[in-house]
Amino acid sequence: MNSRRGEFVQAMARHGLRITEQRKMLAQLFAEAHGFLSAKELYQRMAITYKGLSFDTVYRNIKLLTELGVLEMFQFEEGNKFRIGCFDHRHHHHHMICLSCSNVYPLDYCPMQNLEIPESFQVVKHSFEIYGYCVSCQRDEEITPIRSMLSPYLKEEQPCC
Amino acid sequence: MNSRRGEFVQAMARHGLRITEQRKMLAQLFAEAHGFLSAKELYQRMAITYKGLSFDTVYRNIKLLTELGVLEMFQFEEGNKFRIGCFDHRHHHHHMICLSCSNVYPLDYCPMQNLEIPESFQVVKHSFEIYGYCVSCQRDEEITPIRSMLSPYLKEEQPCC
DNA sequence: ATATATGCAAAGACTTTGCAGTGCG
DNA sequence: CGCACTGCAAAGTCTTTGCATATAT
Repeated sequence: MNSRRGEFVQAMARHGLRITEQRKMLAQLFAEAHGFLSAKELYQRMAITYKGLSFDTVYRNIKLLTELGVLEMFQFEEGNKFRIGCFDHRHHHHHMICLSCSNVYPLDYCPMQNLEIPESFQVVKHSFEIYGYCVSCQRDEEITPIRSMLSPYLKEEQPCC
Repeated sequence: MNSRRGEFVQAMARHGLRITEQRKMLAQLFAEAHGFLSAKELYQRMAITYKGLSFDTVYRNIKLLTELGVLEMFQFEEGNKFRIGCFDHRHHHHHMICLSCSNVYPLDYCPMQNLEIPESFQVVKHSFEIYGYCVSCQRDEEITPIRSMLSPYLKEEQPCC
């Protein structure tokens, strides 16, 4: 997974950002991360190898990288989390998010395609996310009440981007 | 719209809550509100008529009422906002939310209906929201890029619940 | 009467900001 | 070498908590 790290560094360079030690570490962490990372998690992991790291550096960077589109922010109930963005890379799609490992799986289906022209409402954006448990985190306790129908839109169950 | 206030008060009573001055005011504000209200907005409006109101009373109540299902919380980019819940009342549905006035319109369409059984992913919940501008808030500047198709799922454009 | 709700004050979590010094390009 | 980036410290925002008092039932 070192190519992801490289892509991340290149993306930062492309935006004219300086490649500092702290940013290299961010790239490393996001490259090897499977799911989302919170600011706190990032700080804690970076602080292990980098003594004297400050919290605001992490915040400033993830905020900047999110604005540039290198990172993608997601609002969980527990707070904001981040991952490598997958906006431009491929076509428009949505996500299935594992509530346990926070892995993200792509879903090649957009609910907006099935809907008809609204005269009344001027659509700007939309959100569609499915939450549950992926194969490895499957739990017996909670059986899915809604038997939803996803298979044709799932390539194979592999983490997104 | 005083029936909404009455329903709200009754809902609180049904849950065994005491009907205090502060809670009556909350009922009033939510009854006459068109869109979502933030904790701050609630506090400010309540503080006008009720001197000596404390912030934590508002927080404690909206948190409690959200847990009881009387209120519904929504995560906006600007922060959490609340409105009278519309869970049990009617059937499952989704929302179109006006980015300007934060009015909410019901959408009788659920993207989960079109999807097929996933062996792999155990669905627990899902989210689907459309953001834009309602008729009264329509803006010329931003023309909707995606010409989405909503009309058959819109009863008429009237605020939800 | 008594358990619940409130006000006050304080703390806690998360995020942002100003400034002086460091280091990338 | 200059400008962008960092660390430090402080403040700002939103939310929660403990405790004594007030109040709904």
